[in-house]
Amino acid sequence: MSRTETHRRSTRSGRAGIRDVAAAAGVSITTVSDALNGKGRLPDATRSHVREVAERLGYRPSAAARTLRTGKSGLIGLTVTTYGDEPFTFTEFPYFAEMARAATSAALARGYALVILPATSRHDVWSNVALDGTVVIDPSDQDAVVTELVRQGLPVVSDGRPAGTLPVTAWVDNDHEAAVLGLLDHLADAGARRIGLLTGNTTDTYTRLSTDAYLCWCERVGQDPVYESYPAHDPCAGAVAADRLLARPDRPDAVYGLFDPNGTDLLAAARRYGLRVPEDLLLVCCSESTVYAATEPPVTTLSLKPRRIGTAVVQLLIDAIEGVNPDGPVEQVIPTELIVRTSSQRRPPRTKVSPPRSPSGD
Amino acid sequence: MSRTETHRRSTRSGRAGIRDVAAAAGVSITTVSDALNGKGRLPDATRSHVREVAERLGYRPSAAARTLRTGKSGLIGLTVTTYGDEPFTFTEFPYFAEMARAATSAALARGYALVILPATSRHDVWSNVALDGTVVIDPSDQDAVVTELVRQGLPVVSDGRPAGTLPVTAWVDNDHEAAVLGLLDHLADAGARRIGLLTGNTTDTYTRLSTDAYLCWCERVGQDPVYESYPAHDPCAGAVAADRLLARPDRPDAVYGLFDPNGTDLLAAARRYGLRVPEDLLLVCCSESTVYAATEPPVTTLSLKPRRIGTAVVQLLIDAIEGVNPDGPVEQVIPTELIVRTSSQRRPPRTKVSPPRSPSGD
DNA sequence: GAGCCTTGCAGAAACGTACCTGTCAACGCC
DNA sequence: GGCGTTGACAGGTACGTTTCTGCAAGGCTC
Repeated sequence: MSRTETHRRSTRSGRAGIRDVAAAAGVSITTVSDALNGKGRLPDATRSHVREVAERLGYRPSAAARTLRTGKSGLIGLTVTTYGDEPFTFTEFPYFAEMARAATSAALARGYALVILPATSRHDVWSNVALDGTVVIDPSDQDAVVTELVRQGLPVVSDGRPAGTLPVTAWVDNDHEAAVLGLLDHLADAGARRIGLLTGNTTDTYTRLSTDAYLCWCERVGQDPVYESYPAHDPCAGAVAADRLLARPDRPDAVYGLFDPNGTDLLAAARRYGLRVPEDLLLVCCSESTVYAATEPPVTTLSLKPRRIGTAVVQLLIDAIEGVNPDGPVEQVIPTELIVRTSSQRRPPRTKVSPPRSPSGD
Repeated sequence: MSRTETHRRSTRSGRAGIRDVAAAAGVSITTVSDALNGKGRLPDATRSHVREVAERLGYRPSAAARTLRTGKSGLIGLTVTTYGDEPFTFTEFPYFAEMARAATSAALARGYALVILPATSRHDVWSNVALDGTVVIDPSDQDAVVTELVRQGLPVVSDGRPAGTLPVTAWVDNDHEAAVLGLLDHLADAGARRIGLLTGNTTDTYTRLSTDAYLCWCERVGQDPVYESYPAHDPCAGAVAADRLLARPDRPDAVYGLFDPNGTDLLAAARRYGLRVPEDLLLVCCSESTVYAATEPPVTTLSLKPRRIGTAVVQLLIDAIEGVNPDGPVEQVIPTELIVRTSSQRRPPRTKVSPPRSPSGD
């Protein structure tokens, strides 16, 4: 052993390698690998002996070497498309945060970890990490990141149905159209005569589908659409737009806010105009935040169930990575939940003269 | 080339490797590596030729192989200590979310990516990913994760000063004592006679330091401490505790809420008891949420500046990874910011008979 | 006892990169 | 013309695993 030093000692790199364990246990490298990974045909005595020696040496297998050899890293990319300057907005809305949390938990349960990556397609950052697959939240129309990843043969699962011909492996989404229609019906049932919409001017699928559903509903019931949109990346613009909406001559008597902070903004705007909620103004907001349970009054919210979505996305992705035939379809629709609170309920209906959906001029 | 097939063609693994680029460009592997990494002594002609061929083949270097060879993965772990069952709570409070976002951005700017990992010390998940270092949010007293990582020789930087003898490489924190004292003074200046505290019963350093500062302040001004604590992992417990606090016989005329959702809970509780804010009850809450700007009334908040903390933590960690001598100290204190809103201001002070800090029995 | 299967393990070839150590030509210089 | 120098590249090894293949010994059947 003192000859050509063909067996490197652990003194070299500091950390003990599989060779050191093999030498210390008096077995071959193969045996160590098999013993620790539960493979091969080894008697329990050898297996436990090797494990004990490995434990004693504090052996930790090199993730890089394993990844290189097996081609699997156990890492999943997580990306959310952004619109502003900041590379990451995944904390902007509780929706993203909750979804990311659920995804992380689900991945962990199956032995994977999540890597947060920017939505830009800069090779230098994306190719610097060995990914087994990627979760993309709200991919844009011709998402460069998705295209690149798919070209590399990596599975990509998106939160939000892909627009156009985006070649994702699978996707999960809500039925936004049904959610909006149901919610508008709910407001109409509560006595709303003219329902307004507050929305960001982003071009993502969620916004488009929801807005379309609103317009469609308006046409069906014969109401003129009354909505305000604002640049979603500007944190102050929402409050301004809420003000604008309530200042209109054709002021709505009910409003649906498409984005998370719209609820508090609308509440504040209503106070400024002396409008009582829900007596003068019915309110519903799409949000995952719990603050709406404690506002004055509590605000009805539409939950998109980000936890279920995050979990589903990761399950589909890992199934694709591991080649498991998904038992369900690769397109999964998660139901939404309308959490009805005071802001959308009128105890004594103000008017019962006509069914709420009938067009009645003013 | 048809002999022993010693040059594997790219048809093998699907993706083009550095060998394929070398063959296509008619140069050696070394030359390709040098050309792409900007090393070696190569004429610009060769360099650009190699780059062009690599681009044409869609060559992406294998992150796993590079990591194995260089020992650097460009990955940074991110962990937040949790108390409940869920493995991840990083989205629970806007603080964590904002901090994580800032950390991710800062890491990206220096060519690193963040991996979200659980605070459990299960080897199988931690050793499955090659990390260059780790950010730990709120490490516990004898944090097993930190100990293990340091034992492996990895740099660890914590958000929150380490308790006991925890061997972190560096840490970043606020001066919680100064923040609480300043805020209590602010409330006293606004006319508070008896300031209460609402807090979770967690054992982390933030809670302990803040509570200690509160008790210390009480002693200094001669006020009996009046506080309620509740299990922080229970999402409903906060509202109950807020109710309890305002139902006490020695009801405070000002309250500081240590955790993020306390503000809305206290506001709701005050409404239930018919207390006007700020006339009957002054309110301050430690929070990063923007909803407090639009509540009725707007609530004064203490911001811990999570963005600055997240950025600082990552800078310190990457400095340690790259062996840069940090120009600043390895212990960095970030100032807090008190965002004063209506809830802690009394326009016409109700009483001016005695200086606010004087002990006055009842 | 020859063939065959099973058990228990060892050898060695990859995985794809980075980098150290040459080699070879050209060049200037005395 | 010998010699150091420099530019421009090629060869080969190592990073630490996993896993395919091989091989010897023992037990079984006929």
